[in-house]
Amino acid sequence: MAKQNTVFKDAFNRCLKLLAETSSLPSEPELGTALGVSRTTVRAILTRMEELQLLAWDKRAKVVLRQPKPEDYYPAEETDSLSDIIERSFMRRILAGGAEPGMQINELELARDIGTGTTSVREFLIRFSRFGLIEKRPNSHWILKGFTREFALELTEVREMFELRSAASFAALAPDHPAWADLDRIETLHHEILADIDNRYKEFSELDERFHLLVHTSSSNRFIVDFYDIITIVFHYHYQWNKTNARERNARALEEHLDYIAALRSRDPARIETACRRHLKSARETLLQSIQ
Amino acid sequence: MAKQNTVFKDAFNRCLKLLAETSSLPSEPELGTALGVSRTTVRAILTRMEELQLLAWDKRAKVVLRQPKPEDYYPAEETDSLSDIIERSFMRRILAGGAEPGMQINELELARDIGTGTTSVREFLIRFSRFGLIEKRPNSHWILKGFTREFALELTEVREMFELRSAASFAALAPDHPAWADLDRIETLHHEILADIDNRYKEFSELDERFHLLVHTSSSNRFIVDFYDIITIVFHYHYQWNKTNARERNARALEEHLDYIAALRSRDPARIETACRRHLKSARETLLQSIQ
DNA sequence: AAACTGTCTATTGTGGATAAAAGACAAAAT
DNA sequence: ATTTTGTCTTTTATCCACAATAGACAGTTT
Repeated sequence: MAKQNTVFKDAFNRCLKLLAETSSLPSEPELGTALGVSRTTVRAILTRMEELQLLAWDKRAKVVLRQPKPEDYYPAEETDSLSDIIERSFMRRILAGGAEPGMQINELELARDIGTGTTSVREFLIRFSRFGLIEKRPNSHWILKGFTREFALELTEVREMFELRSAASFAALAPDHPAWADLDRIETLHHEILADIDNRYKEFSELDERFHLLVHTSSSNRFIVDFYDIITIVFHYHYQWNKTNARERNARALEEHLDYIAALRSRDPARIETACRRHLKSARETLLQSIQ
Repeated sequence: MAKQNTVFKDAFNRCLKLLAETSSLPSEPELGTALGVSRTTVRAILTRMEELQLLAWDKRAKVVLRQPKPEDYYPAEETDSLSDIIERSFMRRILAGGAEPGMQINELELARDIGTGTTSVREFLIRFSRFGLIEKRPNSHWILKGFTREFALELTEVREMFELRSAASFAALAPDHPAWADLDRIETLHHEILADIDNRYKEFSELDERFHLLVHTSSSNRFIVDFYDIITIVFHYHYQWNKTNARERNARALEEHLDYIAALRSRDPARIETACRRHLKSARETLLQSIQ
């Protein structure tokens, strides 16, 4: 099959939720904007809803006939884009399955393993190569450089340089800059999670990403912001497969964040640098610990 | 045609030069190593040389029969890899041909223009996207972000951070580290070019790349070294299409380099920082001037 | 007049096919 | 005992085809 209709299926599922909340759906362009898809896909969704007797559709009239049932939804496995599937599958192989540095990566084998064409695997590897974990031998295989101690040290070195600079420029943002409001919301969430840490410590990972991305974004430098993608992917997969002491680690990091946030709000460069350094140091230690 | 045999043609041309210098060629594996290709390609080369009556080949005996003539070589256009062709073609479009920021980039149109398949163009764009000049809309076109003043400022900001740090770590290299010998050779070349600047100023661009790459490499950080690719490609194409005052600019940069090299050799952190900053500042100004 | 729908075209994402190139292995030569 | 060669298999680089998706335009509705 040439292309999976995952965009359609995913948008259809999201549209079912919209449908559950009203008695009639809006115009096609409006739905397209709401779902982030083209009118072509919107019309495919409406057609399908008509088939399922969910909707009476005649030109502008889109009357909801009944509430969606669980079986109306497409299963979650079918809504993942191919590149997500490849990414997960690849990360599992190299992070979870003890892959040795120096190992060869074979496009064809990977594609057969995942059950997909070589083109998609190849494109994934090219995109992924910017993370510095693999390297291409032209006309030949890829080499896995490995999630090693050196990798973590190099990554955190750059991260610290970038974040210190971003934090400094955060303090220089105008008082009415929207980032301050974002910071407020993030701080509130920190307090909420800390108050119920035993049950909610798992929410830290996502909040951590949101906070640091906000700081990096204030650098207004695309290279700094883009670099944060590497941090994100490393920490994302890393947290998934290393859950020792997660509760304590996350509680400590949340406290450090609060200190860091207070420093940002003080706009005092020295205080910001101290708080930022302290947090980055412990983040680095956490990462290094889990590697060996 | 599935794949162009540019590897073969390029290696064949290089092998002709080896052949011109001896009366018999070495073993197949040895030739493979010398040319950086596999034995399969070496054997294709030997076969072709036999056809052209350049070589009498029987197992280990590879006796040179005559000197290569100009018409024995494959034309230079046929030895460029497809990705190089796409890169050049694309860079000409976006740097030379006044491409507006925000412009859409169309894979199919680009492919037709260059006379190649869409897959190769697509892979090029994915690889190229890490340079921050283009951005993908999923399921849709690419957007050209443009070689703008902001781009140059963001690029140089990171460059300066990275180079200052690399220069500092350069001073910390052991006295017998090979980088010091490389630095000597580079310094000598600077003096040679300066002594005959009117004729040789065009050699600066390549020397500049070599010098800064050497400095960046001493950081031992793959992210810092990889980032230098962006600098390289920007300056490479930039110099090609902006030749105003090249002689004066290059002479000045060479002097700055010599000062910078002397500072590195002094191992005095403060002096290194001063020299490095001064040179980076003027490099930034040169780049910015040429943008507007 | 502005927004919406019907219809049609163009482009992207992905699998499959194929020549070029890499590389494995055993037999042969030094 | 290495190294080299002959032969064969596997993988990569590239083109092409086609379904999914985006997007353009004219006619229709409010």
